Amino acid sequence: MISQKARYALRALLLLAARGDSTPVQISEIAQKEKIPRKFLEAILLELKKTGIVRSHRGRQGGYSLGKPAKDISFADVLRVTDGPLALSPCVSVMAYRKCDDCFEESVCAIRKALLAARDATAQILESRNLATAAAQLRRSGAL
Amino acid sequence: MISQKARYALRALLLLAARGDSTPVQISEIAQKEKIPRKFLEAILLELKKTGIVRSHRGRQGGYSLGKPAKDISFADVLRVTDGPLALSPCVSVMAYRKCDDCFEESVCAIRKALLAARDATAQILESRNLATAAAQLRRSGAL
DNA sequence: CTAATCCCTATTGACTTGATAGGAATTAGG
DNA sequence: CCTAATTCCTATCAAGTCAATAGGGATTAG
Repeated sequence: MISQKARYALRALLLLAARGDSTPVQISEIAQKEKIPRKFLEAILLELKKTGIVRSHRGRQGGYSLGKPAKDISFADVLRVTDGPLALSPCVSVMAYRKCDDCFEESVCAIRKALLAARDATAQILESRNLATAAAQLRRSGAL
Repeated sequence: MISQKARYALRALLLLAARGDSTPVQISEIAQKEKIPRKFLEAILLELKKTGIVRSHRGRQGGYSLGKPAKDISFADVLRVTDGPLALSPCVSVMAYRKCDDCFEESVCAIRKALLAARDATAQILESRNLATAAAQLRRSGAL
């Protein structure tokens, strides 16, 4: 299951992606429109900023906007920031590989083989879905 | 990431599947061979028993054996017992559906669409891999 | 200069995870 | 029938994670 943090992040980003222009939107506005606790959202956006997913503008009339084109921000990118690796085991993670603590011989592990296939399948989906495709879906559904 | 409990469960089950016969194996033997804390394994096997994945034999000369043919126990079955639903969100879970707490309109949710595709991809893999295919891989690798 | 805004660190309560403890219930074998 | 071996059950624990909150510092438009 993804965390609440991930949900909030995706909702906030989708709101930014849905606005055509790139003028900054304030935390409080996002929080209010998406019903996200203000201070929590603040922390989330800060993290997203560190990885370049959003850009911030400080001071009066400040706020947040996407850090790159919506089509270049995949669901996988966002989930990796909020929830860590997509993989079901560190030993099959591409972005954050680590040997399992008590692994006998990785190349022979039957559990690993299954988890690797699962990771590849999930990553393939979550890397192909991005904020642009998601926003387009919303527009098509008449939700915007 | 899967839990430590899931790892232990899979290892224990794989040990049972690898033995051709269905004579019961004692907790202590599994614990020792797979380096799993004995008491923790006890609790895990008990849970697996409740769902029919393993069968137990009490008293002297007791122990555990698979509750059904190895080919009928998928990785998905095991992970569902130890770690809950495979889905990344309750709203896309087939086995344990639940509406997201703050969902506006499910049919329009762009986040849901992506998570649904991800669930289908993962489930497709984890339901096709089972204890028999895994044990066969081990045999082929010469690990048995 | 000042008010609005993002930035940063710390803290909190509830829950989950991994593990341990102790003993009750059951059963094979003598 | 007795006993030793085994599973079954409940309770407990420490450490970690999650979701949220608090307070104030840094920055900037007007």
